[in-house]
Amino acid sequence: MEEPPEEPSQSQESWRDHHTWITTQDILREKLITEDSFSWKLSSKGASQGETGYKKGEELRYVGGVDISFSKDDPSKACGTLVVLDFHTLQLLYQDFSFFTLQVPYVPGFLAFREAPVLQQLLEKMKRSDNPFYPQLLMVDGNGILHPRGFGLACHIGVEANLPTIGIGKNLHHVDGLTHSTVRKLLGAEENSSKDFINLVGCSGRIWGVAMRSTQGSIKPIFISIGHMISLQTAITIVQKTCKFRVPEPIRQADIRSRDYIRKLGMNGKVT
DNA sequence: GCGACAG
DNA sequence: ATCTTGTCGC
Repeated sequence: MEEPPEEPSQSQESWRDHHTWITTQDILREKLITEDSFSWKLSSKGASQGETGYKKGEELRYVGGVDISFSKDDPSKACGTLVVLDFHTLQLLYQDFSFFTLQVPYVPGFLAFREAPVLQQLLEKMKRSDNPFYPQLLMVDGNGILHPRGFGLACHIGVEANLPTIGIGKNLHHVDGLTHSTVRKLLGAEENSSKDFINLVGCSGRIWGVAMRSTQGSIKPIFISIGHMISLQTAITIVQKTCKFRVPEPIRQADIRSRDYIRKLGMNGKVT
């Protein structure tokens, strides 16, 4: 018998790890809830600002956003960030950071095993301390069910934290025949020219999410998919209401502040 | 077989 | 993800 040639640089990530990861995703996916499942509600148009008799906590108010940014010097150094914004005013209510060293490589389809642990820790820390701003909904920088096995980062965090989540992708993850050109064709189609979002229908007929022109006149869409305990329709509504720019504010703020945190640590190479 | 592939 | 300043335009 021949010895399988060793790949020194690959010794950390064998196909075995992927198999374990797939099993984990398959198991967690059984707990996924793909419809609205929360106690709050979206305030009805016009009655949102004033106190109209709703009990506190019944309306959506605390929207979280998570992101991770990396040091350009040392790609294994990163900063996980959690922010919470007021759904109506989009003002920052809470922010927390966690600087850490990455142990797991990025492998397409397995982003959660690299990024979910830190983000979950940030959520857990907030919950343990009974912070009144603990998010009622979390927006995640990465996909939900728009994923090879229908279980992206947003689903992963949602299930493990038992929290409603929405996945926001800035690039399309090719799944079920969906490609860059597919989307371009759909967005450019005559009958869709006036719509601000289109369903991402794969070859199988399944709807994986939507591509949305979040800002008027923006060419490059964002990709919205459900994470956990929320319907696509509700997810779309919430994203639209939180978009001042292309990327919804909770994600955008987490991104900006995360970068800023790393920069202020002097991890950007500039020593001037 | 080759290429594609969230962050 | 990260590499990158100014610049053209609403």
